Amino acid sequence: MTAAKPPSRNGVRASGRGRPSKAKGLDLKETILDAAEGLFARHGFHGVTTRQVAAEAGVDTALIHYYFGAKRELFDAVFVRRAQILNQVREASMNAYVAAHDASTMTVEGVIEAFIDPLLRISQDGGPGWKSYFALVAQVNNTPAWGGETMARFFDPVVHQLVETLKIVRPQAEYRDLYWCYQFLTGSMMLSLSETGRIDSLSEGECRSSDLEAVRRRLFSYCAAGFEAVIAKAL
Amino acid sequence: MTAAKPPSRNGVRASGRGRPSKAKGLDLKETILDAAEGLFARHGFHGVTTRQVAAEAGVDTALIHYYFGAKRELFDAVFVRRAQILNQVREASMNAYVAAHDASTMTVEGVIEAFIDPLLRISQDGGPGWKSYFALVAQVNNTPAWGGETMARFFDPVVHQLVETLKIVRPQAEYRDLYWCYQFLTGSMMLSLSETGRIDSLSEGECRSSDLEAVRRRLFSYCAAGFEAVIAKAL
DNA sequence: GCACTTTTTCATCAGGTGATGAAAAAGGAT
DNA sequence: ATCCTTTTTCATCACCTGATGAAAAAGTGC
Repeated sequence: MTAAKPPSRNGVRASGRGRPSKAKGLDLKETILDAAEGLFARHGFHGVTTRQVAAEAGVDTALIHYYFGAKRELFDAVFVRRAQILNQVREASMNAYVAAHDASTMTVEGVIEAFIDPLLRISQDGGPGWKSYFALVAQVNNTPAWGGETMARFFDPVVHQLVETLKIVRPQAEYRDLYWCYQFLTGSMMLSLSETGRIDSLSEGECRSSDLEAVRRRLFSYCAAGFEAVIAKAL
Repeated sequence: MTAAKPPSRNGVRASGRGRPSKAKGLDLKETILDAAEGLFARHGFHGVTTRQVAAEAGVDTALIHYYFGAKRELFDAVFVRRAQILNQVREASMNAYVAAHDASTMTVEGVIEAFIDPLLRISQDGGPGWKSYFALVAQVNNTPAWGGETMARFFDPVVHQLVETLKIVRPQAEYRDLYWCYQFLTGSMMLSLSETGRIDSLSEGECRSSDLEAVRRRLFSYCAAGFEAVIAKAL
């Protein structure tokens, strides 16, 4: 990084002399992120080369390093881009649920739905990039080497919000149990969101991975019943 | 593969003249598989080089190709080694459950326990390699590119056995619902078995990934309640 | 000791990897 | 037009990748 300083990687322009730059560069940046997202989602971090990303995005290899630095920084940029949106949407959804109810009308299933539904919605309606993104997150979630820290860094707050909200509905529940149940929930949810195609062949066509409406009809009540059973058993 | 023919990769000796070979070679083969298993589990297929595997196993790089051929074949060998054991154990466990009950005393939770418990048991008591192996399977399970086919090839039969056994307990349940619930179950189970450490930091020490006893106390009833809720809702 | 097979090592190849520095092109203000 | 900055391309480096052929070593029956 000695040639020409990259555009101050935090997003704020260096503002030397040239104007904020006509967004042509930003478009290209997004194009690179989209290409990287799709490839990383399918093949994982180590299964993708910067040259493949460049080819997919239709840019020169060096441009990737110009904008993002090292390959790992590119990956992080892909990860963080939608994580921020996701956290905003989920936090808003859970806040809205709490605001619309008081403690007597809140249910475990309602809280869980407020937690999961935004993800299903955005995967269905938010554009094609989101499916790749969820596959990516599912992969990171199951990566022992560095997945845990990455997930924690971005998604711990919203999970704590879920747990605290559930504590309102079931004050007698123990944190231990709620965290374990969350782990079960996130395993189911991530696998369903990543649409691996496994259930398609397994069920010989009865179920389709891409049918998130079918997931919605079942996952909320499945998880809610699971939470209730674990909480009840502990008492 | 032109120098000296490798030992007929299916396990049966070519039996030309030399005797079955004093198991020294087989020990080394297992050593390589163990090294590869641990590395693949931590870093994924593309995150590991044959040279790393060789170094970890303390053998020459060429020896890996001599025994296993291409890198991908090594991975498959790692995968298949314990998959066979796993399928035997699980099939036996479910058969034993069915044999010990008749239709009136079988429960959804009992069947699910017969399906999951062998994995928890073997992870706890079967030796250290199993933890790596489950992390590996969890990763493959969440790999869109080729994970689906790999999982199907090895694990479809035992899943069909689970579904058919559940059909005995709940004859009115639809296959659709059972397959979706299985997907939820396997997501929870695989994440718990792979011990990513995420729940440790998330719960600030309240829960430990390695505490499979805690998983056992919760996962069976969680999943069983989920199945029951989904089945009941569909009726 | 000797013929023969299997196992292990050594040296090496052709191609791909992430990354960089320097030059060229494009954009914008005066 | 011209200066200055930002963006994009080009050529290249040092290193690593999976894989292989040939030679050496070890094992085995006679």
